[in-house]
Amino acid sequence: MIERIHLEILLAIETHNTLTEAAKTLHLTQSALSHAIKKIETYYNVKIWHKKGRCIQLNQTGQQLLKMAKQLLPQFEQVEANLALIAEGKQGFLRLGMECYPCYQWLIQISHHFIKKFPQVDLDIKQKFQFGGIEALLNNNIDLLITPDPIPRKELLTHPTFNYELVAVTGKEHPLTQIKHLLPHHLTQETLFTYPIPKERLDIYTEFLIPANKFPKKHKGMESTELMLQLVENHRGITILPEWLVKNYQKEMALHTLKLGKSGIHKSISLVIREADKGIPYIQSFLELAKNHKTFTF
Amino acid sequence: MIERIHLEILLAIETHNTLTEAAKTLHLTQSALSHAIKKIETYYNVKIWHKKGRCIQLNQTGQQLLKMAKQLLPQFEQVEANLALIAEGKQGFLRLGMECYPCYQWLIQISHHFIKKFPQVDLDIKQKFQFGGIEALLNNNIDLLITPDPIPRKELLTHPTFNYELVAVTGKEHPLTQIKHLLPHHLTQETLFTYPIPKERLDIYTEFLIPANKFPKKHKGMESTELMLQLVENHRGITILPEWLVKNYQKEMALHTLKLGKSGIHKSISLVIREADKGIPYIQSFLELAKNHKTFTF
DNA sequence: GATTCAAAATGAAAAAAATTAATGATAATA
DNA sequence: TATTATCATTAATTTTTTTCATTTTGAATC
Repeated sequence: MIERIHLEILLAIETHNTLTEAAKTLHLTQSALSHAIKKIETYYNVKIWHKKGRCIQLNQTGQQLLKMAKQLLPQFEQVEANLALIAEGKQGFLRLGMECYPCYQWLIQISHHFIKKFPQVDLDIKQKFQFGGIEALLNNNIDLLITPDPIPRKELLTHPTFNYELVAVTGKEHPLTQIKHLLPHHLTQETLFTYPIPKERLDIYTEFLIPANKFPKKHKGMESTELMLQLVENHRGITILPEWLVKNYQKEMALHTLKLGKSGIHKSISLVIREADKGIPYIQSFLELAKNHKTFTF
Repeated sequence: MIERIHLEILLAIETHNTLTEAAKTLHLTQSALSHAIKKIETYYNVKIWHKKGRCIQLNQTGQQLLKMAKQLLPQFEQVEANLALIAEGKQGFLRLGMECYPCYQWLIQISHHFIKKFPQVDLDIKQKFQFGGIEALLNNNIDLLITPDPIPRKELLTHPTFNYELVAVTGKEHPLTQIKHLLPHHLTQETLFTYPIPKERLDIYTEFLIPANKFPKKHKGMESTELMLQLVENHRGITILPEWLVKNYQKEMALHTLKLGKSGIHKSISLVIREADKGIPYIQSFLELAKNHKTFTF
């Protein structure tokens, strides 16, 4: 079986032309190299080199092998360099799973810092999971899940990161600005804008509308927070967003917020990782960044 | 140091998920694999996998290594497949060196047969050598030299392949057609066409003109045999070529041949290889083909 | 929560491979 | 022709790898 060392030997022969010299650079002895290649020669029943005067000269076969060596060995070196980087926690990949649509901006900001701190780490953000984020985490499809619904499991670590309140958003001149707080029946004549996710994963349905069995006149899903808020500003409907997110837009847009019910709907976002990954420095670092990045301005 | 076996182990783990199964396919024991990877883990101070229930699961690092394994291992297999082919003499490369301009057509015909017989062999024809064909052969720049001037050396094997006579060629109506054989002084009023090689390597000079100290009125070098003979046919000059080569053109062209001197200039072409290569089947086969291809029609 | 089961990890012993050191052979060099 | 530099081969030694036997682990089942 051809091993890495055989290729190393051929490469060293190319530059030094003698076994003795080649052996020195490989920190082996002349005899060792002679044995190693002899083994290959007898195993495959080929000749690889021959003595030419005081030197070793590769024959055709040797040269073909050399060509392969030049192709393969740098790849080995890269693998090892990678391992060294991993060992100091510098390199790897971090696949973030998002189950919190409105957190996107917040995540982007954290990522910005993270990328700067770990330029060698491949960052990826995934938003669709076949069987939910927790499963994706357990199946190694993602490495870190950002979710409002962490399900405790012993092979997972959950880090509650911040609390926020979901509020209803209307335009400044909207009739609903007159009420103290929103009740389900207020929505029956309204158009509701949300992110495009199933109702059973929208808190406004699960915790507000469905219990009261009241529903909006119309419901429209859309991806863009900006567009959603522009429509709201122009009284084309209302939406439900984290309070901190709306605050950011209120500086420039005519938006009004309303508590959902008398005491409001309070949520919390958790970051979940696998227990097994808790020692990875850049994952620790990401958690740290997230914990400290509670200013939601952008 | 990462070795091939470590990558093999990771690949086997991917498909079998258990060490025990993976060990079977690698013809090793579960313990051996466990030890091998442990060694890498301690050497590089990384974790590669962890137990998950009854199975092994690769972590991020393991997956990165696996990715590399998938890239590297097929290349090893290719190297080995190559060696196997080489062992049965099927694959390799054959770099032909040509020091015999007029033999080109003959060579092309042999090559044609050779390529069919050894589709796996890379054939290349080289015609320029920094220090002559023999040196090129000794320096491993070519593998087989076709030359009229073989220099015997103990690390080389010379195969005389065929003899031929060099003749002067004139047009059918040329005044020189009247003479019995050409003498050096006949050329002093003629234009001589030859292949574009230095005079010291042209037999017409070294064996005919220089000894007599007579020279043609004009000497012009050109690559194309066809063009040369067309010019000769139209009495624009004369040329010197192997008799067998002229015969091929005489069917269609009005050409006349003359002996060079009373007894003619007789040459022989040899194929030279390195002693070390004499066992390579496709080289033997090339020599065989050349020996049997003495019909110079084309 | 104890028990069972299958598989991984571990450690010591055995086997295999690599290394060393010494010797012989060959070719270049003086 | 003697000398030097180099590779090949051999046998003894050391190191590494593999195996065997045992323990530990983690999940599944009772």
